[in-house]
Amino acid sequence: MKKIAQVIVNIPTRNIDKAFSYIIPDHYAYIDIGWRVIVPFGQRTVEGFIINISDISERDETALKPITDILDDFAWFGNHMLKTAEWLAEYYLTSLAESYRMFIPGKAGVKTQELYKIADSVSEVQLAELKEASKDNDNKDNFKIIEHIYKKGPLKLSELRKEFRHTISDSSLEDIIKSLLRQKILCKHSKIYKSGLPRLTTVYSLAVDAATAINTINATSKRKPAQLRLIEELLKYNSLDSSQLRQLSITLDTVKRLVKLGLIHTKQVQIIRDSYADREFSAPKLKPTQDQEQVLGQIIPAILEKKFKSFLLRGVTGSGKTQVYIEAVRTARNLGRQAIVLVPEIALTSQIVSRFKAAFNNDVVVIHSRLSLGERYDAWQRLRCNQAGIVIGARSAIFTPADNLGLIVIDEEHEFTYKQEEAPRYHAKEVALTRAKFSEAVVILGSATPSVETYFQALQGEHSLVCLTRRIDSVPLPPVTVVDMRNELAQGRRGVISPAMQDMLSETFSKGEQAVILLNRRGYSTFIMCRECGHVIKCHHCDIAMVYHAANTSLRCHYCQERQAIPDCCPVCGSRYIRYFGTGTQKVEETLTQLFPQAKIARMDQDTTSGKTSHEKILSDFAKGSYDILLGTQMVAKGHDIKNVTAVGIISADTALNLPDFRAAERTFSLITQAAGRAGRGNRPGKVVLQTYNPEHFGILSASTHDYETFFRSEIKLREQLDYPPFTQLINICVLSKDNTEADSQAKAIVAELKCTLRGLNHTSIIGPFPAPISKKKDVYRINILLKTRQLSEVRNRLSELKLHTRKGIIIDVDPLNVL
DNA sequence: AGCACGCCGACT
DNA sequence: GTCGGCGTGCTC
Repeated sequence: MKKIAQVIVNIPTRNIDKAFSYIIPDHYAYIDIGWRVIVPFGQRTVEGFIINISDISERDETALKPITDILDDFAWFGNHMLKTAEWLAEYYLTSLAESYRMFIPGKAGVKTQELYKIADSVSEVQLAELKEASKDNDNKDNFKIIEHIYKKGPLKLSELRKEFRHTISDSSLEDIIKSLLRQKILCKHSKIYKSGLPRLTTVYSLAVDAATAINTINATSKRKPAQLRLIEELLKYNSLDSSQLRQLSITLDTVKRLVKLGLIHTKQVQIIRDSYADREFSAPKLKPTQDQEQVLGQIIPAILEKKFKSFLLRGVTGSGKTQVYIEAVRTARNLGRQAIVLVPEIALTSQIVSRFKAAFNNDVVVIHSRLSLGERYDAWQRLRCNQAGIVIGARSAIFTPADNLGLIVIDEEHEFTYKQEEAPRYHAKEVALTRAKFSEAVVILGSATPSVETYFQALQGEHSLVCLTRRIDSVPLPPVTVVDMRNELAQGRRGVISPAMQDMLSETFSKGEQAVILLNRRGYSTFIMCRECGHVIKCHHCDIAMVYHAANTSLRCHYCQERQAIPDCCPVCGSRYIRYFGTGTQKVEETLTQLFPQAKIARMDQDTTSGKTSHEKILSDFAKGSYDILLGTQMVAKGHDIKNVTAVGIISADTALNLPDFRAAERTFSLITQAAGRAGRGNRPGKVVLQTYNPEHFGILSASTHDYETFFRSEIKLREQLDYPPFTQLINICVLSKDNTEADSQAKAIVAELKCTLRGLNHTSIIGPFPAPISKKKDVYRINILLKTRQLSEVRNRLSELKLHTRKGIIIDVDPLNVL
């Protein structure tokens, strides 16, 4: 009896949001839920994922198309992966295809190639007629193309372009092809092939024993030195692949002759593509400290139990959270279960990677954005087939197809990079918790400064709270000196670097130690303003001030990368008094060079880290002592553990404090704490100087005393008063349009719809519409509508019925992290 | 997303 | 009268 498969077609569109039914043909009767298949869809052939199987009815037999092919020879999606994908689509209001697709490498498992061929209906006679017609006609080109395709068979557009590049222009070639398609002389023929297939290589080995082989070769009349040498090498190495043969300078021809004689076996073996495989990793193997043992004493039994449980591991900076992760992972691996370790950004956390590689060698697979599709496919396949058991990667690694998941670690749980800012707008922590529930795994959320939401959940008992309160070897946290920049100004000191910070730096250098300086702004000056009329120079395409970059003396927009020349006078009032305001990393670099001419400065921000490994290069050079100062944006505050860093300077702690975002205080607190935590991780005490215009702000105060608890208590009160998360949940609906008034009217219409749909729901409010804080980005106007609710699932259900997410020009962000 | 179907303006 | 614009709707 034939079966019907419910298939999600992998097409990147928001308005198909359901499964389609296909007949499973007899020769694929064995395929099941979770398999990736190829199906006909409209005129095309696309990839699909089977999410259900049911019995056939008589009506189906004729109405449905059959599955054409399969992509793998196993079910790609395990059961809990399917459930997680389903949850993802529902929770974040995205299409099913978009959601399931997260679990495959790349966007699609198949690629299509459009070829042009002569339509089947065109006969020889017709061709002859066309040839005749082209003689006295001025469209000779048409026939030239037809003739060429007739001779060569189906061709790609690019091949046709190449052939006629001297005689027919590209645009007229396309026009001719269009018209031939219309006349049904040509037709499209799409070739579909699977992408991301395993790469195979042929391996050769002896098929008979050595004596037989040598005798057989010698039995032929002539001397065969090359063949004999091949046998010799095969005896030595057992088997050889083509690259080894090349190294031994044995030609493929020699091998083929022996294969023909039946003396050598060939075998296809998969090779793992990994351009990073031969990098060396070294890290000390450490024994857990007493504190770590105590924490592990709570985590390990949970892992052994093979039941879902989540932990919040709050450990001060430098307390050795990584060691806890390693031991927890070891426990899961000993049970034969797999582990996913998420880090905020793989480039900034090479130290964690080294530690894991040193502890687990090839059992670790590192996923990062630089991997090619093939490499990613192989990495995932190794986990899929249980050849490796540990994956380390940034947020998307949460979708690794590990079927036997026992542990998920999220390091620096509070980091905003765990939220994806494009569809599906998921938060890796939510996905991790859901995935872990479905697969009965343990989750460890680690941070020195947990997000307010997570800590609140832990206090409510949703996560078990475990703490590391002391740094390794009980090194004290560095004392923080707060410099009130208003006082500095009052005393006539207008420099970017206060005397206190200057003193700290010179003392540090005199001892041969290193400093990290954090400034949350790149560029030279952050904005340019006319002193007479107050006009600020903004980007033409975005509603944001242009930033002056000294390197190429131009103004740049940090949102769309557009450049502008620096005007001589104000474009509004014509005044020549225009001034640069604010301070960026470039300006600080300049100031530091003046103050400390002998100091070597490494600047690390988006402008200096464009290359692939430039992050790591700068960090490792700094760690080696090639620089005295590491100056940069927030990326200098994270992850690294360099013993010789004893001083940390925070130039302006409040830049993030004044953003129109209810999480501004939290961001500021955690950034300062993380930055301060870079100081004094070795055996020498550290020191921090913090410059601010808001020294009395509770976020700054508690950060300066490394006091998370106090910060949390103040912040949670504010959140409760203002009814913000974690007391409510938010959904942001952003209306996009190139036309401002259109965006406005659409937003108003949506608010009206929402009011109607959400009528009668308690603890639910609609805020807005209001222009997004950055109201224009790349020429697109953005208007926000914010929903605040204590009944997220009900609101989500009703939104889902409205089908808002299938409309174009609307972005729905569930649990948004910023509404900028 | 593609691609067909379908309804209105500018041309041989 | 036709060709061709792209607005709407469907794809098992």
